Amino acid sequence: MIRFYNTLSGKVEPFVPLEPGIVKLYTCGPTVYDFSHIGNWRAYVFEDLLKRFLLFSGIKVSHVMNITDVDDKTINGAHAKGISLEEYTRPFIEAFEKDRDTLGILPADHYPRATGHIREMVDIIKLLLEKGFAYRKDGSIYFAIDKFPAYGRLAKIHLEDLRPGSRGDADEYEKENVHDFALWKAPKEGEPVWETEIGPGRPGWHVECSAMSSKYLGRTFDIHCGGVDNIFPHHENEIAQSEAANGVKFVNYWLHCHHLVVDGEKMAKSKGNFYTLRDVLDRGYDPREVRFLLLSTHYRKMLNFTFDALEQARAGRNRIRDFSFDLRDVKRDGPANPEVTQLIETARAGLIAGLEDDLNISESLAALFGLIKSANRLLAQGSASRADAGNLADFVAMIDENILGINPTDVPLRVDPAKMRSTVSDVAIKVESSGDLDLEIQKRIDARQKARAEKNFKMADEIRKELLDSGILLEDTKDGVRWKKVGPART
RNA sequence: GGCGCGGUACCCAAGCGGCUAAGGGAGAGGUCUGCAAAACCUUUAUUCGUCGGUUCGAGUCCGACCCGCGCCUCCA
Repeated sequence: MIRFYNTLSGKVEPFVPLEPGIVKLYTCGPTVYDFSHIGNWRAYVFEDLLKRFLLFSGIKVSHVMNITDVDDKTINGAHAKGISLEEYTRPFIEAFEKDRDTLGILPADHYPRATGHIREMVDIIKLLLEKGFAYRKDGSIYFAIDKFPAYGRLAKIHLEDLRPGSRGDADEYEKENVHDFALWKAPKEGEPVWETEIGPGRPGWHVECSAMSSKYLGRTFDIHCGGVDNIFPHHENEIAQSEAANGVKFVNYWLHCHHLVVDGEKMAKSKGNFYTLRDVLDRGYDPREVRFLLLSTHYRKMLNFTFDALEQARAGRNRIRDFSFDLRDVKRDGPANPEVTQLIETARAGLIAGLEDDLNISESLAALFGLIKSANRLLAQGSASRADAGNLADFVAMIDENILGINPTDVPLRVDPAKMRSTVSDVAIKVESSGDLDLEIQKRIDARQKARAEKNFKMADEIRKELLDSGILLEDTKDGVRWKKVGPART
């Protein structure tokens, strides 16, 4: 039984999809006025975990993520550069897609863009005008929230408790009620304009999600995700628009992930603690280490991003990685040890139990680490055969491919050390290529082995150091030397 | 002011009424090793922000208080 915390009810509830075996999922995507920062990625990684777990549970997922490519920021950005909105947003959309892949996030089925769905938005606005939920004022159209009694239910906000906006409406549009929000904004100097049935102008921010979600997922769908900061007003407004227009419930389950802060403080460019994914990778971290960090704190808990935490994530991921790696060295023949089989089943059950409980990843990881510890013990005392090692490796790989996505078997390293400073996804480990680099490393290892055999430990250590400096760590085992990639030392 | 979140070992982090308080990192000692590394073994919370209360029994429920943080129309 899968259970999720539903913001709407404020409780953990059993999850029951509208249609058995299929989940319709809408997740708030990026506003493409800049590179996504690690806080955005925290949300996307959480959503990826959610989606992967649903898929793993045998449920089909129909996933839609919007791309907001028209709003105040994109308009201002394009205007400042003197280029079109499309020209301005394109590189950020491309960067988003690249970074998403770098982090091992499964792509959604649809990435509808706001600018491509003006017609659908207009349709909703027309409906709202007809039904009396919206009104025109000076060329703009607003949603009248006092016409929608359920307003505030998601955010648990009562209108009378809201502080009147003291800083006023930046756009200087006139509204009947300060809490009303724009569905359609009147044409303005320097802004893109669409000529539509409801008049010229451009869409407000919230309406795109109502329009695009209903187009791709239907008027009522299962899960809507986003960051906690979207609860109010964005998601509250979406509910109002959609339910007022369609007359049916909009979303059954609202899942919101908490913020990521940096060094205990909210990220802000002015504080100098603002990081994009690229900023972090530039420091020499593997994207999957970043993913592991973002993944390993429960989504409803604030995540404090620090480089120390990233180091810890690296170490934790390395433990899984080293375990996978060690399994390759098991040479003993023989039948599978029932004890190992049992350990795997226990771990599987623990992993699933954790995720079923509102994506309690800590419990799941504890189950995985528990398996690693127990299996290592059996391995060390020679009670596990090659068959066991194979089963263990398969299990870890299966869990990683389906759930974690941290790619623990990225070893052996085939990465050009120079590329480790790269800013983009070229950093991603290319596992089965670069035979030349392999050969080069093997030659150095052979040279070191020769030196060791001659008791020339000085030279042996020099070669080891030299390889380490280029990201190759050597380990001497009973069965010979093995090597693996390590991240550059922390700077 | 309204709504909400968090305070568990050196760090991160589960547990949310009942066996000896998961797990990861870091540290210490040991095994292995030419030395490292990895792995294994041992070890690190009579205690869960503080003070009261409920209970046979409380990090776990209730109340008050002290810290830290978020949202209240830019924001994942």
